[in-house]
Amino acid sequence: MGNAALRDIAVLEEVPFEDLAGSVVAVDAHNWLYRYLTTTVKWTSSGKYTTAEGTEVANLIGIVQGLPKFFEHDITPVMVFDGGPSDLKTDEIESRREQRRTYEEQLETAREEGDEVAIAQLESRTQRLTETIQTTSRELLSLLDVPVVEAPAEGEAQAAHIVRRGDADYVGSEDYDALLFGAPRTLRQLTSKGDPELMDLEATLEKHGLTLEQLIDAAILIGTDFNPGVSGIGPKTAISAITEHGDLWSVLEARGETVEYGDRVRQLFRDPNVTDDYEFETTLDPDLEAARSFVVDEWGVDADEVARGFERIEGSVVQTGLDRWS
DNA sequence: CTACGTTA
DNA sequence: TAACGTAGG
Repeated sequence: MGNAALRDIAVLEEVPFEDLAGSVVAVDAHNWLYRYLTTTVKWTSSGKYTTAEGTEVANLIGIVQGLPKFFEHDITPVMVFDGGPSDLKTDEIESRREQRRTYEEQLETAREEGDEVAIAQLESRTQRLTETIQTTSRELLSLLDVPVVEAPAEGEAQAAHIVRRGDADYVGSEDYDALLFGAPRTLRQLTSKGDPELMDLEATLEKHGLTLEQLIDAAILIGTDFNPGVSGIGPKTAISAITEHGDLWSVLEARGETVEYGDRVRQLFRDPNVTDDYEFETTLDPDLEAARSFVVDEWGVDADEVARGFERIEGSVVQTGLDRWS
C-alpha cells in the first residue's frame, strides 16, 4: 500500500552532512517527534520517560538528544507543527475544549458521511501526539530558541511551502509524500547514523517525464495516506498508465476503474492548506539553563538522561556559530 | 517505514 | 517483473 511505493519512483541521492552546513531545514515536527518517541522508549529504561503521574515525557528526552544532530552539522532546524485541533496555540482551557469539540464533531460528521478523505485528514493530525507532548515540546523548543512554525493543516505541506518560498533549503521528513506536496528537496534519514538522503522533485519529474500534477495522479492510482488506490496498480503500472493516458481520469476511464474522492485527494496535494503567515530567525540563542530546568526540575526527567544532550547542544551551538554572535 | 517471502 | 501481504522496528 501507498507511500513506500514512491521510493521506487523518487530520485534519491545520498548527501554528506558536510554539504548541508549552513542550511535551513523545515522539519515536519510530527514526523520527527514520532520517530524519537518510539526509539527513545525502546532503549531507555522504563520510568525515565514518564513522570510520577505517568505523563509521557519521552519527547523531551528525544528533543534534547535529537537536536545536536542538526547543530553539530551546522544545520538550523525549523520545526513545523501540524495545524488542527491537536495543535493548540493557546493554553486556555476554554479554547482547548472548544477546539476538541469542533474536531470531534468534524470527525463524527465525516464518519457519518463516510467521507474517507476527511476522516484520514483529521486522524492524521492527531495520530499519537498527546496534548502534553505537543505543549511541552513547543515549550522546550522555545527555550532552546529553535524556530517553530504552526501549519494551518498538514505540517508536511507547510514545510514544502516554506522551501518553495525560499525560506528554507530542505524539507526534513521520512515521508515520501513531501514530494506530492511539491517539496523541491527533501532530506530523509536526518536522525539516522549515516548521511542523509536527498529526494529531488525536479529530477524525479524529469526522470519519468511527468509534471507534478501527473506525479500526484500516479500516486493516487498507487494509493496515498488519503486513498486506497487501485488494486493491481503499483509504481510501474501507474507511471506508464499516466504517461499513456495523460491524467488520472483518463487512466480510470480506460481501465474501467474508479477512485473514491479522487478529486479531493488530488486537490489536497495540488492546493494544500498552507500559509505565508509565519516568521522565524535562523540565528539561535538558546537558554540552556532554563531548558535544563524545564526538563529536569519541572518534568522530573533524570538529569543523567539529558546531560550529554545538553552538553552537545552547548558545544555545537557555540562552535558552529549558530548563536547570535556569529 | 523497511524487508522479505509469496503470488499473478 | 510487478504487486501484495505480513512481520518487525
